[in-house]
Amino acid sequence: MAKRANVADDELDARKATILEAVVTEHIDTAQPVGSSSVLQSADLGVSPATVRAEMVALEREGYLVQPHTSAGRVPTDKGYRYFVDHLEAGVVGPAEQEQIKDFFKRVRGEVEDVLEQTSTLLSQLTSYTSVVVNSAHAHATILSAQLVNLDARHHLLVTVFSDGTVIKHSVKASFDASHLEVAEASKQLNALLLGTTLESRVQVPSRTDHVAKLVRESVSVLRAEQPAGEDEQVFIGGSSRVAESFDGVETVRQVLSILEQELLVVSLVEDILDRGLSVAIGSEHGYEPLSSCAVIVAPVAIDGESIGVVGLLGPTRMKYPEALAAARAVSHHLVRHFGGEVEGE
Amino acid sequence: MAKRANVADDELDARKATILEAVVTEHIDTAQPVGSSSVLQSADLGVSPATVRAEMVALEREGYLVQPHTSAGRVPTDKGYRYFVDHLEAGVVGPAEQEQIKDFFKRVRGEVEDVLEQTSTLLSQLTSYTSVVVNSAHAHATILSAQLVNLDARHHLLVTVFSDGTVIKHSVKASFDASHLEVAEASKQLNALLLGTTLESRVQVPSRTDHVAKLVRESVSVLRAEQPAGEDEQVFIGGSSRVAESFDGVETVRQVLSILEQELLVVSLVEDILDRGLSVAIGSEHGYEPLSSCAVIVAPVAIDGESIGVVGLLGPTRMKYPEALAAARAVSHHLVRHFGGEVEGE
DNA sequence: GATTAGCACTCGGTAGAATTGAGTGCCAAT
DNA sequence: ATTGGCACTCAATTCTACCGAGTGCTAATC
Repeated sequence: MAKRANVADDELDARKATILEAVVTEHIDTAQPVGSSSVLQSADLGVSPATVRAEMVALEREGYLVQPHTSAGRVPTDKGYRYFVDHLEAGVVGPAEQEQIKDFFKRVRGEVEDVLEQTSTLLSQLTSYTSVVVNSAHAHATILSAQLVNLDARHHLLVTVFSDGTVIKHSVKASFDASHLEVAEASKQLNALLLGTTLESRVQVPSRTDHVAKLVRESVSVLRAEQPAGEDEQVFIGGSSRVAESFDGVETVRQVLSILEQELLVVSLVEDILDRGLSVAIGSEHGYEPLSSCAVIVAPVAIDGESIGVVGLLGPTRMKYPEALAAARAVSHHLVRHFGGEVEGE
Repeated sequence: MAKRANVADDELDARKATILEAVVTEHIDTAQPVGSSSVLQSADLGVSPATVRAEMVALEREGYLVQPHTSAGRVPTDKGYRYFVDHLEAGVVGPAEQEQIKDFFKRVRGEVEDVLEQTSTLLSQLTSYTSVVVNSAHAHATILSAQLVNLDARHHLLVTVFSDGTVIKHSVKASFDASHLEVAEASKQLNALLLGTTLESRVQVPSRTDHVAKLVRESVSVLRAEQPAGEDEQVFIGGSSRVAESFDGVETVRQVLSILEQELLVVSLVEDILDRGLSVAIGSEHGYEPLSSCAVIVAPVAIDGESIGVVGLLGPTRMKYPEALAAARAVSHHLVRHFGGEVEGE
């Protein structure tokens, strides 16, 4: 609740900070502009409203607050929120939520994808915001198995299993009819060829021109084609209906939803925030104008310093930062335990 | 545009039908209650407003129309819409859309899942409604390959390839440490055991108690566990942001979105409509109250009488039925060609 | 010099009254 | 059976008044 003054270029004196904090908290709570008197109710500075007003004028001049119109209270700007979150003491998740999370991870079963999908729903329920869970690229995962299965004479399926448990399939179309035997042989060679390699490593493909070699070559090239776009991340979005609660303008809702539909965009948004070393991006801080009334919280999911994914939350700029941050972190933490524990220990 | 009178228990005389049709069309267009005069503008019966009013009173008594309040025009009831769609001549998709669809299917590449995902987006763009594409259960698909890959000593991955190109993975956890050789042997046995069977057929599992047999048994049982819930359908939802355009109440939007989040529910909704032999379900016709202001259009995707999926559209009850129906059917048709052609011919 | 009490002022929001007008229902005439 | 005519209804719109939360300013105070 109190804020620590770490030395930075622009730092507010204690009273201004308290006032700003009060305005932010109050506005998050009520969605209404906050006046000098309500500030005094929540934060007991031994001061008169007039003084608070003077301070608020200053805060407005410095860009932390705005007035929707003359004779209204103040509303935080993005900068105001930013100051607020930067000076936030680490929040904690309530005991009930704590319990819910534990319970969830105790009960949850099934494949990674299912777990993440459900995790996303959990996070959304915990916070009542829309949640995003990204399963990061497995670029460094090694190939445990590569198998070519033929569907019919010319259509085959390359099924690749990675060390992180991912399974990927690729259609391989041949320009000739291959016999079962040829496909089986190609499958065997592929497996030998790719075993232990990653998508990044170079492999020596046979240059012969027989059917088997052709199949092998075609398969490898299809597999390689994976790389370019950030296509290999999986995204799970939970509670998109929360968008309708978080924003009032129908048009805003539409825009936000429409962005959530583009998974690639969501991934890059979230990873961009992480890359910039942030845990929250407020309003215009992420580059997407349609999201200018949104805040995005991210928490990396990393095992041994290796990022395996991201969990995120998307809400209005006036979202409940302490709780949401805490929830995201807690869930991220449990994910690490869940998967870290599963792969190494147990 | 004109409606055919097929003999049914309740059938309207020509004039009532024309009036009803005019009201529906007009209201779909304007979202406003329709009065007697606007009816006369769009449908030129050689009659005075008073007569139309009298007819509308009758239509209201029979449950096809309602007045939002005295002294307002009429709005169609679900029954009104129902009559409208039942007497609809098959619509056609515009040439531009026709082109767009053709173009799409010419360009589209990649795995079934990707194609369906994109198809869903296409359909949504074509109609400006939210679209649903369901990839039906592959219960009868035979197993082409089953392979056990070990991740570590106790964790294995059962990768099953079906004749329809589906690949499914299952985690198999053992209570003992298995050697690579044992896993490889189990994999070989599994493949032999399951090859050519379906998820429904019974197989003879070994009753021995050695590691290999245990692995095989465990794997088979994990695979069998698939069956119960309708879990094995895949759902692709496109243009969920359209929901925000289609309904005005924020609460309605939230409810609809919240239903779309539950994929299982969407599947059963859509399949239920199909099972009842309908192509449109209006308002209360499908059992879900939260969707009472929605209409759902469905079109089966079937190859040789065998259903391989469903495409659907979800919009407000006052949706553009002719266009939407036509679009859904056209897309379904192209899907059949696309996959039918790919698997059998070519 | 900072603080504050006091006060005039602004302006969104609400409430009520008046008005409008689209659309009805009914009835007597055709 | 149809229709012109007419009185009536009621949501929506506009206008007015006004309230009150909240401000900014200034002159007095600590």
